[in-house]
Amino acid sequence: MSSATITDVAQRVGVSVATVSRYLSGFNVRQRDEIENAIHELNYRPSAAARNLKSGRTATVAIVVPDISNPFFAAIASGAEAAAGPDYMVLLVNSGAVREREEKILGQLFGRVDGVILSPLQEDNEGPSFFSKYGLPIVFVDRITADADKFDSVLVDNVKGARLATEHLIALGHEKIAIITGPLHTTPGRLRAEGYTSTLKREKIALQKRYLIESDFTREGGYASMVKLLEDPIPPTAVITGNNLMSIGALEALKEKQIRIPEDISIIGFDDLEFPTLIEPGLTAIFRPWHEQGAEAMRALLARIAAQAAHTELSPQHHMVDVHLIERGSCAPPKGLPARSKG
Amino acid sequence: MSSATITDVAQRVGVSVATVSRYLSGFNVRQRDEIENAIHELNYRPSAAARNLKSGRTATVAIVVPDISNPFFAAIASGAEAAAGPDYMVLLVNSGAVREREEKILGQLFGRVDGVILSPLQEDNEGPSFFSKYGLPIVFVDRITADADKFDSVLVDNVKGARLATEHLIALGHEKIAIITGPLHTTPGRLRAEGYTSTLKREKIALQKRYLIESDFTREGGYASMVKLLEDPIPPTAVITGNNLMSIGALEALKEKQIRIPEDISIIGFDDLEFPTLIEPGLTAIFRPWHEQGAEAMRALLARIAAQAAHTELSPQHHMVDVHLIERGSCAPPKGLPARSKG
DNA sequence: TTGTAGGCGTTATCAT
DNA sequence: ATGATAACGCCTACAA
Repeated sequence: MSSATITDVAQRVGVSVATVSRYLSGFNVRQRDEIENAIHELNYRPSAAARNLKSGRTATVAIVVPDISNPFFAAIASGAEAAAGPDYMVLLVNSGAVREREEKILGQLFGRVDGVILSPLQEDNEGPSFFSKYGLPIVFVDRITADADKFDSVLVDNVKGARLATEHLIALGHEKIAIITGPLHTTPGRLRAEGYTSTLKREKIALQKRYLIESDFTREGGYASMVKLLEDPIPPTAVITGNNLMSIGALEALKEKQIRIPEDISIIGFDDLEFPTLIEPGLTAIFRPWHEQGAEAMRALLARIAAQAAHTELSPQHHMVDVHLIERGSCAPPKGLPARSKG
Repeated sequence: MSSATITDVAQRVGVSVATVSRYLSGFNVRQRDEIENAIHELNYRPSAAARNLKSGRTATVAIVVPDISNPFFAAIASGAEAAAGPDYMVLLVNSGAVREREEKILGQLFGRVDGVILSPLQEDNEGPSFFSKYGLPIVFVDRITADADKFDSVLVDNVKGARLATEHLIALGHEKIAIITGPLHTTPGRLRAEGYTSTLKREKIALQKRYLIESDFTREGGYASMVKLLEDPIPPTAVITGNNLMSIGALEALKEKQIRIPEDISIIGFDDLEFPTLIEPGLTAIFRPWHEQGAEAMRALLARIAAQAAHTELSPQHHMVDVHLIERGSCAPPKGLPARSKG
């Protein structure tokens, strides 16, 4: 039987439910042993739903991400979990990068969690303040919405990362530099593109629109984008890939076309790969601490929850993790790709 | 304000809570527009906790896995989610491969979910039937406990997979075959080792105990185990790695020691890598459909939940997904590794 | 169609 | 230290 209640336990022992409840809360009770036995024999488990309802607290937080299969988000979750400590259960929920699912999930989470860490799908939500509807503490991680200033956030320095990558390639002598970035309505997609374009501008290199490819953060998108770049009449001599999955897709495309790295083309990834030493040559990449970014988000969320519980005003906190460039073997001075024959 | 209740809405409109409740359930109500407005203005969200408590149903299922950073479990989750359909919210919870956390999580989940898909940490739980305590529907995926026959399960044919790998190496002429397997108290760790030993026995190859290494399914474990094998006075000419992460660790060790694959050593992985084409040579591997295995688990769970709701007896269902060998470039006939000088 | 009221399982506030 | 009892927010007969 699954449904023994606190009442059943109380009756079996011959005490009131209050006493059992006290025992459960760690108070000292005379018949503690009998109660313990009864709980064991009846397989009694406190109903979390009832507890939530009564106490208002859930001892649970959720992390809502667009793609759980992306190792980046898995690492974010992992870091957040490590920072949550034993008092909180951490739930991971996948929105599948579907806008309406994300909204539905947030609604369903309401009342079952004390707070949410969220990587929202888009920056421009309908209405000025979509997320304000949810009265629960929210911390944005990696991505923000239009009303981001009203919420805590833990971002990465996207502009700097893209700048470092672009500068590195320029320093090597590249001018035909392309970027495969994520959707421009997402924070990392937009800001990484911005870091790229602003650096080109500062270095007096004309921006070629066809070198700025808006893709979708997926491996397939990275593959297709790289193929497209290679089919250009004047293909780039260097490419920046806008996230880990697109780096992999792009590398797969290059391998398939038997284009040598870095002899034929240089490539640099935003976000390091998980197993960087296994591929040859190693991918030069913009590194940031995934795990730590998740941990920071959790700390921010717990602070926010504590503030709310104490009815304390706490202005939105905006954190940013730093990036740096890791040089491996995927970049070299340009030699130019042989002009491609059509088809 | 976060805490508008159904009562607030009812009062504002001037109807009873029952009417609002009916509106929420989709019934036709006279003042539907007014109610809708009030809900919007008050930012009212139904409390999931209260609903759960009342109805007993949660429209939620959880997947509890030992390591969310392992792409295999991410894929299981992804597949399960795809099979869950829009009516269920799917929660992912990470036990972090810590026994007591797993138990705590299961306890906390009780009353907040309609069922659980679980990859338990160990086969031998204390007491004959540890999980029977939890009255909620459980489906085991990839791993089982001692009382597995009482529960639904979706496993992979571990023995066959290990046999295929071992046979493949034997057919190439290898006799000094090692295996790096997972903990023997886990299902895949134990059964993959069994498939290996039984095949050796059938093929009349003496089992060398030092060639059977019990590791821990982690990248670090795979690395250390491979290092250990290489330090053996008579190192194996072929190695089977017991999961994806250990394959990566083992490959990293080989790369670091500059041992050539397959010239110096053959290697074959249980479970394919995610990006098999990027590493050179490609890893010959035992393939199984991760995503489909997760989907199958979800279907089993939903069936179990439905049966419970209908008070129908449903004997435990045991499913098994098939495996096959994918040949790439990491295996060749043995030439023997040069005898290693100590240190 | 609508309102009233009881109860889901707990916790917390009273007395005792 | 213990017991009765009133919420928590919602749903659902039962009546009207």
